[in-house]
Amino acid sequence: MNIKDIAKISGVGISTVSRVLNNSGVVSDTTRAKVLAVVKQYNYVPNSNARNLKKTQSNMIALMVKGISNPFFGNMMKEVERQVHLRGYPLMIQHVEDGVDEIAAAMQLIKEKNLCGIIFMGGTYDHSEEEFRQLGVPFVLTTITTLKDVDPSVYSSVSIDDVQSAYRATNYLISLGHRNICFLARFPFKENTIGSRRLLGYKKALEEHGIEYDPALVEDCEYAPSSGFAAAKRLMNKNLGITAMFSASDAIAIGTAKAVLSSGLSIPGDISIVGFDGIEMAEYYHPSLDTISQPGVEMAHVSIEILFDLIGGETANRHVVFESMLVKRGSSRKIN
Amino acid sequence: MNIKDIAKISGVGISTVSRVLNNSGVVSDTTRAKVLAVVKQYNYVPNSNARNLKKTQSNMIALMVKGISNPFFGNMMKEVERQVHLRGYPLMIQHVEDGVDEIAAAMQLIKEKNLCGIIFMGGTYDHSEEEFRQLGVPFVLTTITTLKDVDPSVYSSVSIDDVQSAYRATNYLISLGHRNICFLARFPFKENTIGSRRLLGYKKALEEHGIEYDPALVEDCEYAPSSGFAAAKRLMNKNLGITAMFSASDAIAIGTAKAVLSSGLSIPGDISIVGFDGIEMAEYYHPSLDTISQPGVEMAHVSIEILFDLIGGETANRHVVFESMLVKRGSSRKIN
DNA sequence: TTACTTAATCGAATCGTTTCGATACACATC
DNA sequence: GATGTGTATCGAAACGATTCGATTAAGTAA
Repeated sequence: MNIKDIAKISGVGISTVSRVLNNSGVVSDTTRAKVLAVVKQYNYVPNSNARNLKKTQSNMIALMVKGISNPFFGNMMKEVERQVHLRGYPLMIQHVEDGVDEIAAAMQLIKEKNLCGIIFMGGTYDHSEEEFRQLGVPFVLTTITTLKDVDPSVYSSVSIDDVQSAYRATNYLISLGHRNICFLARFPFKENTIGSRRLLGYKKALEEHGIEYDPALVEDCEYAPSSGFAAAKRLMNKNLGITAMFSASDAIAIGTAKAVLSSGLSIPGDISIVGFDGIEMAEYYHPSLDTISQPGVEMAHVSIEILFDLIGGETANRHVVFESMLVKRGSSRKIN
Repeated sequence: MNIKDIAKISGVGISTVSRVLNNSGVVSDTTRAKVLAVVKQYNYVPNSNARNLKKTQSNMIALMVKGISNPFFGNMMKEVERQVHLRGYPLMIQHVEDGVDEIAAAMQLIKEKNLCGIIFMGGTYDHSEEEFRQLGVPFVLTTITTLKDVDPSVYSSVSIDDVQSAYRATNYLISLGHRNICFLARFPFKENTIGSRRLLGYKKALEEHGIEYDPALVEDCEYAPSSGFAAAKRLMNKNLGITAMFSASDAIAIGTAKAVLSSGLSIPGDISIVGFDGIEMAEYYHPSLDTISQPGVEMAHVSIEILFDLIGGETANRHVVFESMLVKRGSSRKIN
């Protein structure tokens, strides 16, 4: 079943069928109805390969996501999917494996499939301005604030202020009297990661309060409970007198909480816990975990709005920074 | 940059370039090297729209997933992605929104994009044999055991035995002396859901031990902590003397655990908790939650193997049923 | 009547591949 | 020299859509 068959059966020309299907050009109401009836009867769906080939640009949007099993991204992905489909565009979710360069992967996809837009979710970006320029299609970076040595006019972004957010969390713990606060995050070799940016905020808060930064209090760990658990155990074994643990994700924080509780210590009696993200699982942990909450769904929503503005011809890139929120649920307490 | 340009620059014919790129037909070593050099120099990537159009079949695999934010599926998705890319095929992850018919959505995609294979993950399937037949491309259903009124030779599946697994969990609780065991799962209107199948196992265990089935002990709830929390609260307010809660997912179980603990009751002192899936977050809950663990990654792996066998020409559909495992971590206890 | 406008429709050309039948050349065989 | 057999290559014809210039019919103005 192709457009030719539909044209023949409906008794009209090929281009008329095309115009009916695309709502382009003029078609009389009777002809339109006739064609649509045949389309419906035969359950005809236009071949998108042919369509995209001719148009030299498809209407496919790609979502490149690093860390697809992260529940925080899960909710964002759902919203992206919903918004894109609402606009009648197909979405391709592409998982970028750890260690794979997301920009290079995107470049390949663009050439192969004539993408019309890309959302980058998670991942690390230490690429040159030239590399971003070469993409050649509208794109939005979510969950990353600023890129080093890249002119902001070259890309759009939707994020929270990671430095400021980590600063606020650390400040909060300090204000409760904590001095020995450890920090857990993922630090790959690349520079521009959320982990490294949150570390900056952590350091800034310490510095402002005259607390010396101790690298022994910082642990590298994956964004997963098991990894957080192991890292917290390592930290506790160092006997540094830690009274608070701040993690760069709730998944890590859950692991640290387990490490504390399973050692016979109490939260927040012995150790205070603060996470990051605002996932449901942390709220329903016992005790409920304090966290820096990100408005993930709204961020996804705005990312799509920006992307479609760009696709629609808007030339100015935009940068939206959302407010994160310190959510106090009782896993931190004031100490002497 | 298209194949014509590459041909011209390399000084060979169009079809020769095509043969080099597809490793089909004979090409002399010198010509091959010449062409590949040009391809590399210009960073040429063949247009997949044109390729798929000509071949009337693409090599795209689609993963249709319902419940994309479920961390259990997250890990399975990662494995599917890994395996598909390992074989050099592109993967398209398609989130199916709640209430959308996954088979109809797949049908659309097949016509549109000439898919060469589909993995269905999650979702409910009460479709007719005819509907599955009409798909016309190889496909594998994961996480569903058997389809009502559909000949098993029509589809492939990879799953655990949901009835048996729920039976085992319920049996375990009964063996610990529990009589008032509640069950929480999602029961949409469709019949063939994992929730309804697990309910069968739950009922079977009760029956075998002469415990009367009480519908008041069964609550409908989403696969999320918040929903499990609310459902558990509702159950507790009924004052039915519940001593154990069995949930059809760990996400729900985490919600029920929170409901118990935040009421001032203890786990497993007052109420025993058993979940389902085996996600990390449940292991790192405090206390660690007992669960029926599914080998998600292996299931994903085998699904892909079956799919590629079918794509490779294998005509016989297969049904693989994995063993689930009752994991005891201490959130259940023996009562009088 | 003629000229001009407008609305509705048509089909050829095109997008960038793959593939198949044809071709060209070298070398062996008779 | 005629014929046959590989080997390496070529280009035209699809695949199924969109689009643009051409065409037809009907209506309107002069």
